[in-house]
Amino acid sequence: MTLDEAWRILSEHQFKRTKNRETLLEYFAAHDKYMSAMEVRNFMAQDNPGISYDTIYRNLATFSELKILEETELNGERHFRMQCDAKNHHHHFICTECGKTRSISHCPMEIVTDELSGYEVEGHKFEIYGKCPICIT
Amino acid sequence: MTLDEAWRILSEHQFKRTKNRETLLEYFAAHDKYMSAMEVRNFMAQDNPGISYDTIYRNLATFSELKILEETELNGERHFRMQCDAKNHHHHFICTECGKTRSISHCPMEIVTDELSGYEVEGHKFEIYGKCPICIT
DNA sequence: CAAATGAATAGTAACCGTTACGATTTGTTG
DNA sequence: CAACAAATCGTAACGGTTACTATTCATTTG
Repeated sequence: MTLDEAWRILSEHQFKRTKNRETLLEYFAAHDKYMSAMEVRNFMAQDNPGISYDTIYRNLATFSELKILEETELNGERHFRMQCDAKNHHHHFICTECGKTRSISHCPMEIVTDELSGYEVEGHKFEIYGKCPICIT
Repeated sequence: MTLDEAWRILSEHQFKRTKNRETLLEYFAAHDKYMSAMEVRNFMAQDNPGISYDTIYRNLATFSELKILEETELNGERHFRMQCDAKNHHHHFICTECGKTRSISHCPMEIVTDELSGYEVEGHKFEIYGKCPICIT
């Protein structure tokens, strides 16, 4: 997702254009990987040492709800990354070393749903963990 | 997994037979679903009000390492259930209402691995969330 | 363009699941 | 049954997250 798309979504929902949101979105646009809330906070604190936890977590939650960011839980911490491509449902290989991801086009749900008649499926999680080619060496 | 199997594994690894471990294992044997550490603790506190967090978490971790319990993270909390069947790799549908599970035989990794040449795959998570037939009604 | 107003943020403390640790008790082994 | 290591207790600390009030800021409107 581009910065322009993100701002379009935000303004469509009457969210204001603030310095914090600009810095946040630029940070995500420039880092193509999953990052923890704390990583984000540490970065934000560089030019704004007094930034509040409230600001970080509230904006991350907002962006996530608006599908500007993708969210997942790794080792008990929430991690976020810029939405890859809103149009296509997909899954991720996630590098446990650097956090970078690789999209997986195949979705296992197609095969599984008929195994679950009588059940109401609300969601699913399919993630692959390991080392990316760069981190192996 | 039966209680006998669990105790065999424990004694093979020189773990002692304590009252707490007996109560814990009986609880898991009697509840065929994922339960949080707190749920377990609350149950244990019924006949042993002074039971320590240390005891709960240490034993859950031990059981999990020995593959007596299966572990997953739901909504930021660790959940545990008795190991379904140690022999076969499988995945779960998990009811978000009652925690009960249904095994899914199909594993998506078979199809996906050749999409990931150059990557070192260490693990994966595939879980389906929703309502089971009983909780729908 | 200035005042009004509601959103956004700062500063800080509380919360909750989990982990840690010294002191004590318990299970097992010889 | 003595001795020793394992297990537990009681309690405090920890880390990520959430919550709250006062203040600041972005936008709207006269």
